[in-house]
Amino acid sequence: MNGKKTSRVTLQQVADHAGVSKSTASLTLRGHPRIPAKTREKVLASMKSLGYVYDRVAANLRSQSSSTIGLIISEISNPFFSELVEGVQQTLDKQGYTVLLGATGDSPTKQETLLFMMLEYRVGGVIVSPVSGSSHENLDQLKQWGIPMVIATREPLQMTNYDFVGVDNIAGSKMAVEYLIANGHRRIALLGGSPQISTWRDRKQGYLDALTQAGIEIDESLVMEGPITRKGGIEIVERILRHPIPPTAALCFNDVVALGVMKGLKAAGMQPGPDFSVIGFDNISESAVHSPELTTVSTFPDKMGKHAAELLHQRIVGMVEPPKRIILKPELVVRESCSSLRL
Amino acid sequence: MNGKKTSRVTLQQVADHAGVSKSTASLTLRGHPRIPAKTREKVLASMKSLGYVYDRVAANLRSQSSSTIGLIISEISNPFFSELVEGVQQTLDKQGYTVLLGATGDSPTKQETLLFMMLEYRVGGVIVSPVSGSSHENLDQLKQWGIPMVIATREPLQMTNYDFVGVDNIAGSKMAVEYLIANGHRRIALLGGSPQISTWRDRKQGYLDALTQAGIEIDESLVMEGPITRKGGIEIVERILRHPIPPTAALCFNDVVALGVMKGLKAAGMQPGPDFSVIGFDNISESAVHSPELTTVSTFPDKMGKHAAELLHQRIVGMVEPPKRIILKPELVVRESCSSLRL
DNA sequence: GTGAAAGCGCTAACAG
DNA sequence: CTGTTAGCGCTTTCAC
Repeated sequence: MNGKKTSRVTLQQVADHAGVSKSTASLTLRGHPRIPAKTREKVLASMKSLGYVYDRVAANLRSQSSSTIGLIISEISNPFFSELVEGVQQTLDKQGYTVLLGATGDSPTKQETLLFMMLEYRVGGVIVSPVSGSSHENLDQLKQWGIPMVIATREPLQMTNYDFVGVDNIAGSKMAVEYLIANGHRRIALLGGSPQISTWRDRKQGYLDALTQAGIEIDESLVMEGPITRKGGIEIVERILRHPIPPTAALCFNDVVALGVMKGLKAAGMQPGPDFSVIGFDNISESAVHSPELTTVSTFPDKMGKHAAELLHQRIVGMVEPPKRIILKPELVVRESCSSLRL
Repeated sequence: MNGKKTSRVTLQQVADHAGVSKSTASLTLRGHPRIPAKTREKVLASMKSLGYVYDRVAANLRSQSSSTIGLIISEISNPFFSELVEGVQQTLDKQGYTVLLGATGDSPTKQETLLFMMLEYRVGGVIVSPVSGSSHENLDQLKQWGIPMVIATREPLQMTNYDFVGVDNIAGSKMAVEYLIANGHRRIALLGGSPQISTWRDRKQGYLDALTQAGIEIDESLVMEGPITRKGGIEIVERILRHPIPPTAALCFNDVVALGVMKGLKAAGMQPGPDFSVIGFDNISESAVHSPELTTVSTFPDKMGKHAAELLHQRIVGMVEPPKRIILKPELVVRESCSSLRL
């Protein structure tokens, strides 16, 4: 698993070539103010002519610091996460960090392994979107080592002493359901996901709140759990149609499920929108181009990534303040997949 | 940009605690066969009780090796690339490497910066999907330092002395166009992309080959370049419709463009499939669930990632063989977005 | 301002 | 089999 040896130009060689000492060369390298222009140029010239490349690994070791950060998500090819990764990347990049990426595939064991590996790599901090239902033991371990960490998206139970970036899922699903109610729907389903996921619990809460507030009786049989995949969405349609008193609209756990649901509806000869209203969650870029276009709740994964990165940076440079929580305000994006209930 | 100092348990401390020397501890750590079980257990127990964490950075420095590899792509949130990343990740992961991810956003400067940064991090190797139109100078530099590198997806001009993983773009677009021809189409457009991209040139070649072979005269006005985005696809529809003798079908540079084109067609009141056949390229997962489902040419990004990772691994562990080229065979996936030309 | 020396945490020779 | 010694390439006191 290890790479082969490579011989590099060392700082010592640069120093020799420039006729100065290693320390002077080192200071020059990092732009120390007290190095006179003349010396600096000499060193810089030597560096260039020898083809010197800075060895960050050695530097980090010696200075006991780190310029890499770890990013742990569950799946890269899920658009929600890839947009999150992009947000993190772009922000951290500006700040001179490099990111070590890891994907858990939603396996707690894998998450543990990754966390540990990040530790071994001396990362300066970690951004993690915890696997569904992961306890805090796992994460606490990192904290114990003094590694700054910010949790993104999902929040394990009882984890108030971490920085957290998320979205107000309760408000988001509430506004979605309120919109459906305002359009005449009374029997509204909640599709996909499961209670292990913190965001699911919140979204269910918002769903219940909206219904209760509108004086609509809760029918638990309309809350249908299922895998968070397109396939899960497709399959759940059957259950909807088999229901003794079928719903006329649904809020889906996320866009991926919603896209599946729409596909399932079409397969059953129904038209998403006119025949059955569906709302998604996240507003992944695909939602806008799908047909019909998906009505959804924006959760701004890229912004979440950006905020997570900024928070982590602050923590790394030493703010010892209490944990911060950044909760983004979701937005309802109304598109074609919803319509008023025909009476 | 640097992380704060953390104090860790060192191998020395473990050794002291176990009553052995540093070297014995080190050997134990890595499962050296000649360490008796008794000593090993003692050391392992000490490691556990002190909470020792291996410092890969220090180890890599000392052994002049590396267990990280760099992965450079243009954009993470492009499904094609995120699937590629996933393939690389999963494979390299098994082999004990950790990946340093970088996104160029298709900027040559950024690519150069990233390549250089990877160097500074002492990566054991690099997988790169070069920015469109990048010359080889940039990449040659890495090679000069003896860093194994494999090129994925796109291949800069005259780069035969690198490992390369790609797909047979010529064959892919040829089979797509042949399919359209077999369905009665004669005026077939090629939409999106531009000549700087090696894959575009190849796809155009296949397009021309198929037409020529069928005895259809080439009409260069049907080759319409444009940005490789959904928006680019949407906008290109106007140009199609304004054409004096409009095409009846199109091969798009990739699925993203094709999705845009279909959207544009619908906006213009046309039904993709019956009114205008469209074929994409890549077969990103979205293509299968879109409606209408997109006919496309599979290029298997995840497999490309897997092969690239394996190739890189081989090169890192020291095969000094001549550069290998792995060219995957594309597959045409026929779905709803195509139909026979009504005569 | 610049150099000499020490050392980050680990591995690799070489003794014993 | 295990300990001793010497660095990997860099940063960091502390003298000069």
